Amino acid sequence: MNLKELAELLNLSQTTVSRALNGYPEVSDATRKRVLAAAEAHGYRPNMRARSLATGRAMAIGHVIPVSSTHEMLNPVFTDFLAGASEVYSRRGYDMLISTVADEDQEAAYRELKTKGSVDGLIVHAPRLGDKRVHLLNEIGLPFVVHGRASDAIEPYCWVDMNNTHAFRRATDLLLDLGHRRIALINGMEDMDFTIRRRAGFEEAYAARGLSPDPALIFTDEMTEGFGHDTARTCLALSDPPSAFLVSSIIPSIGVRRAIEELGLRMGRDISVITHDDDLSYLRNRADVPVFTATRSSVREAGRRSAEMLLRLVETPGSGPCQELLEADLILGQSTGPLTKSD
Amino acid sequence: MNLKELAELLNLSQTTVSRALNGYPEVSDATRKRVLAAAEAHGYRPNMRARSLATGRAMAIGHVIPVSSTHEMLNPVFTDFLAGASEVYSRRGYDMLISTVADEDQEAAYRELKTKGSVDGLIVHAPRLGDKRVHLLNEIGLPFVVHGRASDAIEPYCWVDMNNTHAFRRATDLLLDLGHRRIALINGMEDMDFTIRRRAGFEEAYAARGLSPDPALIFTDEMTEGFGHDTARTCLALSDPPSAFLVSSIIPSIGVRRAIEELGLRMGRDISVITHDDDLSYLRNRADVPVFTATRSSVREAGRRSAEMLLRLVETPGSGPCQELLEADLILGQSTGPLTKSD
DNA sequence: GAACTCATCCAAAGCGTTTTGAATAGACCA
DNA sequence: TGGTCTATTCAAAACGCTTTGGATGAGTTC
Repeated sequence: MNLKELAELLNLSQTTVSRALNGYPEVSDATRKRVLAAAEAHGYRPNMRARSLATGRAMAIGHVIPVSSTHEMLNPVFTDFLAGASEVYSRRGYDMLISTVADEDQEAAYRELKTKGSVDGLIVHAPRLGDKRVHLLNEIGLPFVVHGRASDAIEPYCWVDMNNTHAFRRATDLLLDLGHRRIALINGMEDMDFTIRRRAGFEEAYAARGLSPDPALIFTDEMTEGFGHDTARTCLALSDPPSAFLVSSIIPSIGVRRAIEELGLRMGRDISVITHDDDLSYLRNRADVPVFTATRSSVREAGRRSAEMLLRLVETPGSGPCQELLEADLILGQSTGPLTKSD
Repeated sequence: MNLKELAELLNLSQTTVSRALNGYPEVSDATRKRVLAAAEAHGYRPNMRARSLATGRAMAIGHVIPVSSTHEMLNPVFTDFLAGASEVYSRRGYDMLISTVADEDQEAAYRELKTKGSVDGLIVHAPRLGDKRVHLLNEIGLPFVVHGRASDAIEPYCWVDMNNTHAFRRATDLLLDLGHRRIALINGMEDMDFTIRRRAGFEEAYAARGLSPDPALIFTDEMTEGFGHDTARTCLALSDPPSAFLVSSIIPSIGVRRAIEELGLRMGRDISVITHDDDLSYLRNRADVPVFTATRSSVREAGRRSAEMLLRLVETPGSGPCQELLEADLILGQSTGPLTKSD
């Protein structure tokens, strides 16, 4: 059932039917009711492709996921972000289009998204140092919101980010307050913007006390459980092991915990751990006293906020570049305790 | 730059330019070269919406994710499935469209996907007992592949599934061989098809030895870390606790391990655990001797297979209903050992 | 040289919407 | 009565592509 058929059925023009359905005022109440009833009865749904072609709006938002051999963006954290964003999209009638793109053909992919016209805007994921996407997208003229920040971008742009620096500053402060001095930082991929900010917060806390962290205890890689485990094992085998770990995600933290327990140690007593906690729905760190002391900030909420900001941008173009900085809570759990002198 | 402009620029008709670009034979080599060069030079990309409208092909595959208040499909397992599928899509020029839909308006959503014409086919996720989607989609006439099986569907349909029953039969056999008799089954949501099959395999193994499992030791819920943990705690506090756990996913297994270790027990020595392992990229259970003894079957691979099957279906309609049953490997890890009599 | 092929190209008709620019008819006013 | 509004409706153009059904002219065949 398409518009033409529906119109013929009603003995009306396509124009009138279209206007009736889309809530335009120049249609009498009587015919509008008649049209709506008929549309409902015959299960008429406008064809999106035709509508898009006519209006120039795709009613879809793109999420481009860079994939490289070394790096896999489709992780559980990303999933929760998507879940949040998709709540907003579906409420507002938008679809979510995901395309994974090899790192090297990023530029072509973005240009294509624009000219192909399959999306009205997009979310930029995982900004890195020297990220060219902000510039590129501004040039292309496709509305976008960055999840995170592209620190070295010159031009203004929209973003939603967590206050990584502050969160990690506070977490480090807590560990230092507890007497820890040798703290290992298990961080994300080296050139990711959030990795850099978290490290900055970590170093800032040391610096504020006239101290400085041991660079040999700073590790960066993709945040898998295995990375957390292996790094912790390595650290704990050192002649001068760290007494605490600060970890960038709950996933490697699970690995850290595993390593600690393998060695017969107890988290919170023998070794302190603070993790960043994205509040993932399948890996919750919630209890009366949570397992991990954590800087918590829901990535799902970040997804919601990003999506809302983007839709605002898409629907009212020219609404200036806006930013949103989310603060993380510092949640006390069972995984931290005072430094126990072993000498 | 659209087709018309490009055609004018070349002093050719739109027809010829279109044919040249799409590789039709009735174009001379000379003009084809000229057209391709000009298209390249001016960065021409056909507008997908217009092309879709003309061809009737959307070049997109839909993934509908049912969401309910009680149940959250967007989990790490699902993410890995998507990662696999999206590899295939992007290689073949398809987009991936994700829409989350409230459980209650499933039917409307599927019908709409068809009439809106935004996808060429779709993947059905998380089939349940009494799932009406197979029937519905057959009626609607949208190509689809089910990830899993809709056991009570009468009509034929395409699916890609793991041999859940066999895998859990084998895992249970192993535990029984090791002397375990009281085995707790920590399973997925009750009405999920895979949950039912896994339970069937579990019971089958008992039955084959003239035994039967304790129904009080069978648990079903959403497979979060917390569920695994809490269930294991409950079990281990019983006066007659299980000596082994069979767990439906690595995520609750991490919780089970946590519970075991909280009690000062050791996995593999005091308590045996076998988990199903979807081989998630961020939660790998791989090492010389993996942490968990597991039935392993890559869900990412399942994603790839499903996507390939669906595209085949979309591109050559009428290619009969096909099925693919993947077998899981039974991988021996550190988490299993013989029953140690405590009396 | 007429008839027929074949290779190459084109104009125009779709695809299913929205939107523009008019047309129609009744109400209202002088 | 004639003229102006206003409310309602419509036919047709537009969106940017693919595809149908010719048209054209050169080459082949008898």
